[in-house]
Amino acid sequence: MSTRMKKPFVIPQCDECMSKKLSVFDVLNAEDLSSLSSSKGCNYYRKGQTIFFEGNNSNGVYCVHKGKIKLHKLGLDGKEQIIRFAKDGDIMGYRALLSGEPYSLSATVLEDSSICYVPKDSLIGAVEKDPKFSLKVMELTCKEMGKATDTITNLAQKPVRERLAEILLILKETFGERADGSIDVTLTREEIASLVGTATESCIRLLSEFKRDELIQLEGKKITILNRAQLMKEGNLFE
Amino acid sequence: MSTRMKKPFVIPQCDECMSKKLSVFDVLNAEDLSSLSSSKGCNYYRKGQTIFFEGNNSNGVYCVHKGKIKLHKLGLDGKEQIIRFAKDGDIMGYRALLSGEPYSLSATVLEDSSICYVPKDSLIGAVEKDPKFSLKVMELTCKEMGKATDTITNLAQKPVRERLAEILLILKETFGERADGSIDVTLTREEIASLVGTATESCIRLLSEFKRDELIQLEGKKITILNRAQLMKEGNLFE
DNA sequence: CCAGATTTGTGATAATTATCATGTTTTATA
DNA sequence: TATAAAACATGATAATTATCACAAATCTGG
Repeated sequence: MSTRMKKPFVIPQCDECMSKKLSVFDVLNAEDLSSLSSSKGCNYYRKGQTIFFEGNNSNGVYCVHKGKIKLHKLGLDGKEQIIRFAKDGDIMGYRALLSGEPYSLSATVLEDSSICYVPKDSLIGAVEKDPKFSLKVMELTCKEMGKATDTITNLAQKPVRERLAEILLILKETFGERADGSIDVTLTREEIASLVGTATESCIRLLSEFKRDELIQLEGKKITILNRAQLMKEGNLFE
Repeated sequence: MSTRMKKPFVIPQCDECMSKKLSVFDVLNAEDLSSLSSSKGCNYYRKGQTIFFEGNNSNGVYCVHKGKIKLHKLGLDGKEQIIRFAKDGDIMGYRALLSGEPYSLSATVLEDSSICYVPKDSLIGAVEKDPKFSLKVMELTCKEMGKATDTITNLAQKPVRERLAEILLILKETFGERADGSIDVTLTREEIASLVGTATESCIRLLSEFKRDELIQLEGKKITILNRAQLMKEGNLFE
């Protein structure tokens, strides 16, 4: 506890994110951005905390200042389905806000994260004031949609082994690597299995196979891709 | 051929669709709508024709005046994956247009259809002029996104039998029923299998089982749901 | 309306994947 | 740091699903 309190938590300014060109808000002009920035709040979430819950109503949008978050929903038997991740600069909860539906996903932080909150009115205000921002948001949602159709195709057509190979590559693509070369995200085998759409045991077995074949290295939850080219073949992926 | 030519094909007016409250364009005011209407074209497509192809660039949006269309993409081994359908009032190709990416899907008509085409500039113009329209488009894309996440969860977690039961119910929901009570769309078993994400033979076998158990009736490609309640149970669906 | 092509249907079999059981290791926390 | 809980791992087995082969039915274009 004390360690958490040592540094007072300072609400980050939006332009900090903007300078990294990470966020959809980067199309806003300085004036609109500062207005947005002043209306926003920011919170620090610890690993395991859930930011918003599936089924609840949305009244704003979350913007990741720093951190890693999984967006997931419940399958019918209470089994978690991970849909996507969010990291620095990504926004979350916009789907619910813009569709007028309740959250279809929950957001749970994978490691301690600072996450800003932009209230609904500010966001709608930005949309109404700046068509460029509207188009940017549409671009974002439509790109997400494209990814979703790819996921659907993979789940419908590819066997588990190929899907796992692809997920490992996607994880590295999404989160990058640590100094030691390992994929810079910590997931349980169960979470990886959810991404792949398979049973945890099957996931573990296949990971062991990939390890045996020296495609990957496993040290606890740390995964390192050793043979990217071969892993792409396993995933039936080309160039 | 002669039958096709008998009636001269008249370009439908947008307000015809609007009066049915079917389309996203219904939030536009009369002036903007008529401007949109005058810039649009319309074509008649026969069963089996493809309106646009995956991978090509988009320069506008298609709006279904009347008809039924499947939106599909190729899996890696050339296997067709059906992602969704479009029918009267639905728009197609907006994802590619708004994301700036090539079409991720192809659109092929399932039965003779008349389909309008709204050029990119008119659509972007409407977005820039009317934030209500922007919000409506965002609402549409975000609702689609919610459906896509449900599909992902189903594919990842439900067995084939449950998925087939659900697809049959969704098809009825989407296309309604004919006078005789059958689902008002004609699909091959292969197309149904693609929706379900299974092999054609497995799909056929399960359909036969559902028929044997008197959940559905099969007459060629005509499918009638006989026991909706039980089919929902088979699909692990509630309410 | 006919011939070829496509689609549907079914059986046999193989491959994939899930489930259950169980022991070990890691992680979290009191 | 001890201890309970969670996660990981692996074997055995069952269930699901895909594949292959082939016949029958249906559709389609000339």
